[in-house]
Amino acid sequence: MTKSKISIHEVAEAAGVSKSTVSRVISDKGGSVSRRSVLAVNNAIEQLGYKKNVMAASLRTQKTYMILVMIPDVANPFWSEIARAAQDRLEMEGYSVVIGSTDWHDARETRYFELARSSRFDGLILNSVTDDIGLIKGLGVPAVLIGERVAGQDIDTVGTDTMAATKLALQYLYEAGSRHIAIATSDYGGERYLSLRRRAYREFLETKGLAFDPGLSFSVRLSKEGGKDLVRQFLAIPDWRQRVDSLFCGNDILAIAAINEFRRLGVMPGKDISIVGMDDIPDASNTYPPLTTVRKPRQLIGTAAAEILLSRIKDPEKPLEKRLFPGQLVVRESVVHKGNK
Amino acid sequence: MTKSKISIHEVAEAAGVSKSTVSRVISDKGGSVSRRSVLAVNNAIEQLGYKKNVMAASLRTQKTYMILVMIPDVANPFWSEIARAAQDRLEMEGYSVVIGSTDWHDARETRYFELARSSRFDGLILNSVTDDIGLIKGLGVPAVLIGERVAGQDIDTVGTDTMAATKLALQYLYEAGSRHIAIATSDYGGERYLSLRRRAYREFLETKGLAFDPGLSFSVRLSKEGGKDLVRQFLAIPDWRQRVDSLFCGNDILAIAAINEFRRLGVMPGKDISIVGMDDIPDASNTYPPLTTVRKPRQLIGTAAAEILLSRIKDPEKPLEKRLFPGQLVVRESVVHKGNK
DNA sequence: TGTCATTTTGGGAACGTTCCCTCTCGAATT
DNA sequence: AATTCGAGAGGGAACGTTCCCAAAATGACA
Repeated sequence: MTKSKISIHEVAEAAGVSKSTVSRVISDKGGSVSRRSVLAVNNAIEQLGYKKNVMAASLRTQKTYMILVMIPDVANPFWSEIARAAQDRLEMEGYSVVIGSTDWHDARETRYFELARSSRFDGLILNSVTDDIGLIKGLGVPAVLIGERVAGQDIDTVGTDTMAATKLALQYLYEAGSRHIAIATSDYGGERYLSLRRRAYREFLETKGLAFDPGLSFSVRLSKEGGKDLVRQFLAIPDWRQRVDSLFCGNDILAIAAINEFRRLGVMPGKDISIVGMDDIPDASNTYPPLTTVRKPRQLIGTAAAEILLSRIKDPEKPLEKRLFPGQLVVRESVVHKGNK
Repeated sequence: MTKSKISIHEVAEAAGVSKSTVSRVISDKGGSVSRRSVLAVNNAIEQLGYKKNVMAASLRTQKTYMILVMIPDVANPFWSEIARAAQDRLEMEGYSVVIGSTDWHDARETRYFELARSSRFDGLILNSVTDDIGLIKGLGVPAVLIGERVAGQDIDTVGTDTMAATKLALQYLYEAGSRHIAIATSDYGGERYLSLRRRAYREFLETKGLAFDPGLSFSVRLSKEGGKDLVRQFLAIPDWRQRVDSLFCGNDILAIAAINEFRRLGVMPGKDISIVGMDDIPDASNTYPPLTTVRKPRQLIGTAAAEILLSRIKDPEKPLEKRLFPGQLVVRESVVHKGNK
């Protein structure tokens, strides 16, 4: 059996050279070594089935060539596509990427932080549940954050311009003739400040000279369950057909759940009520009716995160980088057009 | 600045003990050490902000406490939920889990294999694209396979009893009055053997004394695109309304795509045609109409995989384990009931 | 107070690499 | 023919732990 025992020493012996020479051959740093030696070493490696122990190498070099992408929910295409894009880019540079799914659990996040701290990864791309920047910086590992909640902070960041994206959606509803727009989103970060979506909503109403109706502002979790909740609350509005004609949802998961729940209860989205989501996840085109939404450029975000991380690894002292991408309206069929009614 | 330099030595010095004692304290192996020493060491650790270098420890102990879960598509809820279940179980035992997404690419898979081989992980749970068992065993890392394609092979495996699950679906269609059942699935592994779903289909027809019509057997990719393809081919069957009344799809992604495409083309699933899927992914309940399908017990599969891996790590010599779970019919609204017509 | 068992401690080797430094040897230059 | 040079090779320290073993401290008991 070719069991674990083969180290650089055995190879050196078999090839008739020193372990230093073997090291030169296998670590492609290219210290000068003769053709003869290279051949002999490669031969011995083949023969013995030698496999480099990366742990030992990492101990010496402090490089692992592994990157951790830590996201809240791998099952959400929004996150998994960002991860995939980042992975593509990072693998081009010789890094391997693994994904950590926190499932929105603090405990899991902590666990991954612990992992990251112990010098197992050369870098970190993450969307943090807790957003404790101090903690992240304390890890001693180059890190790039995804999402703009922490835009003001002292760390590399890439995300979408959520406020602009929100206004894009609202503007579309407005142009379709809607004047009583409801909003449903989560209130991340407690009451300390309004969520960006909500802030954009307020600003938008003001710009258009529309009144703000607190009864049309829903705070729910951005999940399937949140969608059911939302519809229940929504339909409980007295006289809702008079009072509200459209609904902006904080993300597509929520919007899709709402669409399905509305339909189940006999209210037809795209006909009785307008719904717009945000993200443009793949399922957005599978609903009935298909969901009009604002696409976030997942590909770009992932790639950008990877690139920023790479340059940060190369130069830890380089100036902070923050990149925000615009959203893009994707028109489908979940919005009523009043003009054409 | 508390920069990297703090090792076990510094701690030892600060605590006035030897590095051996420090080691005893931090590696919770519990060699006997006095209360006084424990206190002194913990104090010093706190003071200096010492953080254990796991690489070094791993080098010595050959344990990394990391597990790689390698799956083909992290965006497919089927896989991500298995991963999550496995993660839950493994974390209970002190392991950390990272996910590798191969996206069905051989190159990525190879990359992860390389990673696994270099003793970075204590174990591996995977669904392999290539199913090269020799390769996997050659990694020298305990591994558990997911899926039953390789059931005959020399490696721990857990999966669903796909043939039984398929028959469950077919039986349901049969009971609903369907006598002309089409099947659409992928033909993994070339022509060497029929896919399990297809084999179950043939057996089922035989049992019921139904004729096999090659024109009702579709080979497509189990993806959204595959679904569009499928519907195109399906509707091209001359006189299809006479010739076929139901369609079994190899997985839910395919079935959902087919539902949407059928509806788009004016054929109403659950009314003009029966459709049954397989997996029961979350979106199966979001389609219009909601999809009747056979649920695969993702939770159980993930947990079982984790447990088998754990015991394999503990005892590399223990006998091979293979576990197959039954599927479960989930009735929704995508099947026509001929009796009640 | 001495003996013995038991707990606690420390020194050093080991894990498998990389890296620094020195040394050799043959070729090129003078 | 003597000197210089550079490519190639080897020896050993270092990375930061754990583990083995022997030594020292403690305490129980006679």
